[in-house]
Amino acid sequence: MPAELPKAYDPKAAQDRWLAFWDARGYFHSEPDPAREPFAIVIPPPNVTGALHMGHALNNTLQDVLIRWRRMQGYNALWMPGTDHAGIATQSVVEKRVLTEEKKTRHDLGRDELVKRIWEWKDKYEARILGQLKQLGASCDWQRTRFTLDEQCARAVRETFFRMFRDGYIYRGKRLVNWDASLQTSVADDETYTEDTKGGFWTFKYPVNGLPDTFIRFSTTRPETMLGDTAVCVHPNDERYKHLIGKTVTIPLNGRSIPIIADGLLADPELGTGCVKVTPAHDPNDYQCYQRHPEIGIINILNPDGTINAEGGKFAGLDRYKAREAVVKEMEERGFFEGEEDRVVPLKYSDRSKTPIEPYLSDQWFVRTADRDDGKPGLAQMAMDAVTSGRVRFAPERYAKTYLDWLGEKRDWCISRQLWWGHRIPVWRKEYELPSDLLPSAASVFPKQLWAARLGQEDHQVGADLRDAIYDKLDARAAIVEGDILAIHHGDWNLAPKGEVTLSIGADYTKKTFAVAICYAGESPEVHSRLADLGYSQDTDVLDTWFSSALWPHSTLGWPEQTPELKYYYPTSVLCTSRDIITLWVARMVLTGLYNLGEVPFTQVYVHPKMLDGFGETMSKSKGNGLDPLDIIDLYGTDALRYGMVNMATETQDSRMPVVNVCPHCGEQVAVKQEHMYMRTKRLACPKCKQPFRPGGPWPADDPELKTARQASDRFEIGRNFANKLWNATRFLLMNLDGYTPGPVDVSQLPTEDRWLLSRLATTTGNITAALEHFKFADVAKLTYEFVWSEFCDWYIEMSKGRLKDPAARPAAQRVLAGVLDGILRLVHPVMPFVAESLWHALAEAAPRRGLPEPTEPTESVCIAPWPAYPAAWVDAGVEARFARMQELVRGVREVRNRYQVDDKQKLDVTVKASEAVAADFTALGAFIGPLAGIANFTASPSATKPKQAGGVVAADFEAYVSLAGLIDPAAEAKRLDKQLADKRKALAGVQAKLGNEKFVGSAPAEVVQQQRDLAADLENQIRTMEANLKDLQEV
RNA sequence: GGACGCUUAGCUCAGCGGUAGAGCACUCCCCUUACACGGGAGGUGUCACAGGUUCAAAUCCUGUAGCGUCCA
Repeated sequence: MPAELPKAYDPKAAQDRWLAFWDARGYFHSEPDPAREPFAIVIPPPNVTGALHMGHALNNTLQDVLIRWRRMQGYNALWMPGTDHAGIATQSVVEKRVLTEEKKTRHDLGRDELVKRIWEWKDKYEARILGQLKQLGASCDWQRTRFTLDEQCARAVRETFFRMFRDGYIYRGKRLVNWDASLQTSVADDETYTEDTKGGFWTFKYPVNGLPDTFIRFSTTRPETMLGDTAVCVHPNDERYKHLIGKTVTIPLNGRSIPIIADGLLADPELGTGCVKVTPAHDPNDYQCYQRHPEIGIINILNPDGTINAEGGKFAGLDRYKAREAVVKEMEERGFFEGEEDRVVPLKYSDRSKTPIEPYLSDQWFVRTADRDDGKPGLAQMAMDAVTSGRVRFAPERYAKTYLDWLGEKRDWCISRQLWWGHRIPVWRKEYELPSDLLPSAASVFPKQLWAARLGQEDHQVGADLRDAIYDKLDARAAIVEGDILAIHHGDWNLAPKGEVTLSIGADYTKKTFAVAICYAGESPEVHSRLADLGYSQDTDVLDTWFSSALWPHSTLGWPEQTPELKYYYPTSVLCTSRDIITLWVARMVLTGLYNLGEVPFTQVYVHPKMLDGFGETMSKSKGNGLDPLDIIDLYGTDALRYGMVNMATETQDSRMPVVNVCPHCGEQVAVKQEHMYMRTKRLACPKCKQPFRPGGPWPADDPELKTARQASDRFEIGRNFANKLWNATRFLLMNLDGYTPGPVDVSQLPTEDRWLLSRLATTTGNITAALEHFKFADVAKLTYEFVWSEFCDWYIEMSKGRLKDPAARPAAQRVLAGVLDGILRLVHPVMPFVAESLWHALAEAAPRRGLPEPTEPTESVCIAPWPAYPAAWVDAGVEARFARMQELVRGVREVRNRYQVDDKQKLDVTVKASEAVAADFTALGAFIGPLAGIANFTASPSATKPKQAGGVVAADFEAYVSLAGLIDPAAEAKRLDKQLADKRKALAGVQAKLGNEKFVGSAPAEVVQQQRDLAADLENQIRTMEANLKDLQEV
């Protein structure tokens, strides 16, 4: 006899035990095996600096459910884990630490030292987040863990950059960025915030050239940008200015003449004077206007530190705010100032330095995604075709639209970041002067500012053509310089392995220079030093983190090497993610997968909902409304967390999660109010024990004075309760397995209750499998819960209690119980692996051979047990209908008992009046009906009559009378019957109205009409019976 | 400003053409030898609003309002 299970499930003990067990057995490791079908998922790599949050818990639980399920189905399942280096987030965390701890900036440390510090940080926090994923039960192949900045990924990044550079997909260009003048770096949009700020609103006028006393008036919040104006703009239909379009004005500050242009998108005739100044280099809208009107030119007036540069003439060197005052003063002195008012303006700030952002024109690297005219495919179009052709499918389907709409804009992808932490751009550049007399001919050589040729491999001719063009067109000095470069091609560049060097030449006619850029995909230090000797220096920028994440599905499998893993697992099966990164990440993975391998990275994208707080807002660190999954694991257990996540993963809605604080002193749950968020509330008093505590939240550190509450949410109680229910159902079975013998089960020989249960098991198993196939996770949770709790526990186990006492019926009951529980544990395992594994082992000890229809030897772990599938023939609608009728009777009798508050211990006599067949069925089930409903004497026959003083149960095909001599209150019963009668009559009237409607009878499907007729007959019958019962009562 | 989604019981959510459902909370009765993280019973809804299609609309269409998210 195996040891009895404890009374309640202990999640912590199970987690510790099975994590170690699984790890030791290596179930989650996968090796390529052409004999088996692969099923692969790559993890969306979590950020190394972060801690696990609810979004991770959801995302990874769902992936684990899929992986565990497919593994059980016999697929060779690989879940590839890893983490992301998260460029700016990580660098900025480390920079902040260095600043607070050592009072040093990154410039004080230097690039190498800072990067070294970040690696140290990464090593520490990578371990933490991977550990948390393990806590979640994630069945990743941990041996294969990758990092987006590790050597394997770096190689893939350099190779991809090289190929795109070679093929002309990568170019260098200008872009307005959010410039943080204090940190002297650009920051991404999501690292800025907008705040209403007190500022000024100045109005000035520019004189129109050639028309004395004619001026154009405009207003601005940033007067210093006048130094960089290259046009003034009006609306093309604005009658006030129509006659001025095409003329020029003079900027009084520097005497520059700029055109008056018409642009309907920039100028709004209803706003202010209807005329705006255009400063393309320092305003996003103006920059767009410039792109529509490139002839106006673009002038950058700022230095990286926020001071005015040489373009500002006499204002050069002034800080931008000092320059603003000086500019206003001069305009006023010259008489072009028209007025100023105070105004509150929305101003963008850098989240990192809290200083105002300057829109700043800078050189950036881009991936061109648009269609090309040279016959090479456009990257965006390629990625779109993969989805429209169905090679990549979205679930839910509507997200394909998000993907296609975004890619359809075919915007170029800015891939450079002014950071030190990341993949450094593998390009070395040198700039040369372009002799002015050669400008016209140079323009014919470099018609599009971009020339690319691969050297050292198959494209010798292109390189030679280029060399010849340069020798022919440029003067001797330049040619010699070029000779150096072209020596790469001439063969004395032995250091560069074949296929690792490519070069481009770009000319900037305005600056009269040209630059040679060499891309080197290798990492030989000798090549690096040779480049340095020649005066070439590597680009200081790093690549956008998404550039390396985009390669994740193939870089983790070893690309560009043709590894066995790449051949076997690629394309992967499913990509699980949240909808906000469909554009940032999913689209780019498809794009690079197609470009690098000519094959999509995955065939299915599953987009899951987002977790919201109790007020319907996205959970985020900055709001402080997040919930720590580790708190949930601690309070409810990992199985409960996972069940909750799966249960919430519905197809349409995001899921709200009201959060409470758990008082650290007494455990009382204290609701979180919206005003507690953003870490505004630092102290709360427990309403129960009156002691103070700090609400839970993303606090940077512990408070030694005040205990911090942990957080909870009742949405995880259902999972905790469910795990415990399962535990106790197994516990019950183990207490009743004495004398168990394995044996085959012949369904046709089984009694009704067994056939009912097996019918339900077969149906449920099929439904769960189908739900998993369609990513309907919430359905998986609900179907499992319903079957286990309501059918297996509430009915079957209750009914088995009598049978287990009957020596004749006991063996079959034991086999069915053990066999069904075996199936349940398999079904539950993907969602709640810890409790499933615990019970699998417990059951294996008590019933080493079990299963349906034939007993089998259980696997040593439920992780590797085959996924169940039962014969379709087990599904028996007739048995289910008969069982439902019995349930109706039992519930009816219980209801009567409760209504009259009859003590549970008092057994009642029940008589059922029904047709011969129904009565016989009830009689056969009488042994169960008695205990379930607390009945002493039970009879069923067509001729049964209602005793005096009886409670009635009226159903469609039977009536039951519960003898209540001395217990009944006729008046109360009559009142109740009156109400029920009214309901039934109302329902009948509705049905009769339908049936009386010719159009309904004529147009509705025959079966629907028949159904309504049956319903009417039932209702009439029930009403007759109730009327009789009512009359009966009144006679008493 | 565009796109997508949501609005159903006090709360969190299913249902998506044929008499309104679950869990929690609530009320009543039970510590019945699997489980009080439990058992039994019960009440609870102009299915956001306004039109339309249909024999029939929570469910389909149009519009309105509020909320959320993404992209500008």
